[in-house]
Amino acid sequence: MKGPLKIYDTLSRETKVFEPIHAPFVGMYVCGPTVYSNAHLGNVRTFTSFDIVFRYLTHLGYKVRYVRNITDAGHLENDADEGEDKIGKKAKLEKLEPMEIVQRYTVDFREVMRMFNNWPPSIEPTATGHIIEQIEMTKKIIENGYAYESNGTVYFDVEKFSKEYPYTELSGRNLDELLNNTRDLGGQDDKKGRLDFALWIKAKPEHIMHWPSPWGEGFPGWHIECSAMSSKYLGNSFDIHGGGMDLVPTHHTNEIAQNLACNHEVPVKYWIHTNMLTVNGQKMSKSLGNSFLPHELFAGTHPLLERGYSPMTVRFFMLQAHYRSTLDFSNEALQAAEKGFQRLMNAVKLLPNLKASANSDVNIDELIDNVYNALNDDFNTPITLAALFDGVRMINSINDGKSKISEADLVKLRKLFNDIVFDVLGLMEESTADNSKVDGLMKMILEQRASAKARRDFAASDGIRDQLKEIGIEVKDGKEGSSYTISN
RNA sequence: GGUACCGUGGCCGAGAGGCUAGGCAAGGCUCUGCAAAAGCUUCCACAGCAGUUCGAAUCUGCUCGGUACCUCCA
Repeated sequence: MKGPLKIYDTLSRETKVFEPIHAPFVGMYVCGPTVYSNAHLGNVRTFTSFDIVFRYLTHLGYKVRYVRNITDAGHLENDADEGEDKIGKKAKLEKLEPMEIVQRYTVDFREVMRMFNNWPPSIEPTATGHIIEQIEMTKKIIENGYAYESNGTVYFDVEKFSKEYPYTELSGRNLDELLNNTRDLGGQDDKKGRLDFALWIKAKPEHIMHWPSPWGEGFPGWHIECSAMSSKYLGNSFDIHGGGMDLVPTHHTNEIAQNLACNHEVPVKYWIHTNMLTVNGQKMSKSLGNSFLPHELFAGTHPLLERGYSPMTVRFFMLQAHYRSTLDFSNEALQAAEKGFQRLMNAVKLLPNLKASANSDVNIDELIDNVYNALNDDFNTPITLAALFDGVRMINSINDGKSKISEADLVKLRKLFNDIVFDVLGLMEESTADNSKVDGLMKMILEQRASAKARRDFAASDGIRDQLKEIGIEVKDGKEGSSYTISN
């Protein structure tokens, strides 16, 4: 029934059948955030995409070790290997200790991840917690002849490396053109080649964050942290490495180079890259100033938003697009997602109350196949949702007494929705206030209204309905009595 | 400037040589005291031009438009 899982690998540019190196274990590394500011929605999309990967692999029975780092040092303001560490810069600006900055935004990031119902990774290592590993790796790369020290800074020798390995394999760029198009070094640089990047950077006097090393006081380059931490926790060769597409040409290209230069082993079997979230067709990014913070989205306080949207609405919205496509953000699209999400969840709520019949006139097995085939096709969540909406139609139809379902099929249908909607897609019920007291209270009110209706006192019954609607509670009359939903 | 990618109905988005998702919105019908919900139904789109083919949204070429990367970014 369930075909094999296939994953699109950015390096080979092919969709490949997923075969873990050491089944049933799976190692997955995803480049996490640099914690110098709040996580915006574009970041959320990436990590939500990988959350689906993590959840689905787990659902399939794999024992997944998911490592997602926190970059709390070493990330420069630009890639020129000079200038300031992002964390240090922010710390000076806000007159705080660097670790205060790190703490603040790490806490914020985790909180955001939790709100969107992303599972925490198995390991969340920090760059500052792995300085020794990064120094060791740098030493080994120097020993192997692919890096050199120059005035307290260690550079990776791209030219030498590219003679033995395809440096641009991941990005698909032409090496010669890269060499000619990279901007000028500005003269004072110590590197030999213009593509060379820093593994270790000498700290200038004004630098707040620095550590001792064989090359003097300094701090690690950005790319080395992921190489050091991924190989430490997942081995020199592991299954999945992911990140945003914008990391392909530089960060991931350099990561592969570092790993190969250090271990001479191909580090990653499947490279997964997620596409960007756009706003009016433009990439959402901090530098363009068009990024939304999650709390602005929930409260609807951003100028581009007409009103607020809940985390699960946004999650559903993201799942409606494939992770390798750009997704354009708009009020209309979000409103559509909100309605669609409600429709899905309403059907899920009907599931426990459905009555089984002697036989079925709905094809549950086909539905199950459609759902799994979609997920197995490179985590195609839009198709998965489309299939689930076929299920929604079935559920509604059965609920209306227009279709029948056997006991055995009903068990399967409930399991499918439970597994996929909650476990794999990570959607969840968002009840604003319907705890048991409210529920009891509503039951009383609806009974009052029912008796008014029985007396054909429609003025009274409609009055109750209208008043409830005004405070955000919508009453619906069904065959089995009235129900209500609370909206925001 | 170089290199990639993309252009699908009112909107968001799948698909990837013939069977033409899904959600939202809009119209009609059924149900209903009225609503709402639900069900059924209508709306048959693939930037333009040329070509390959029995057949193209899907392949090829060109044109136009857009985006990303090359510089920090998920």
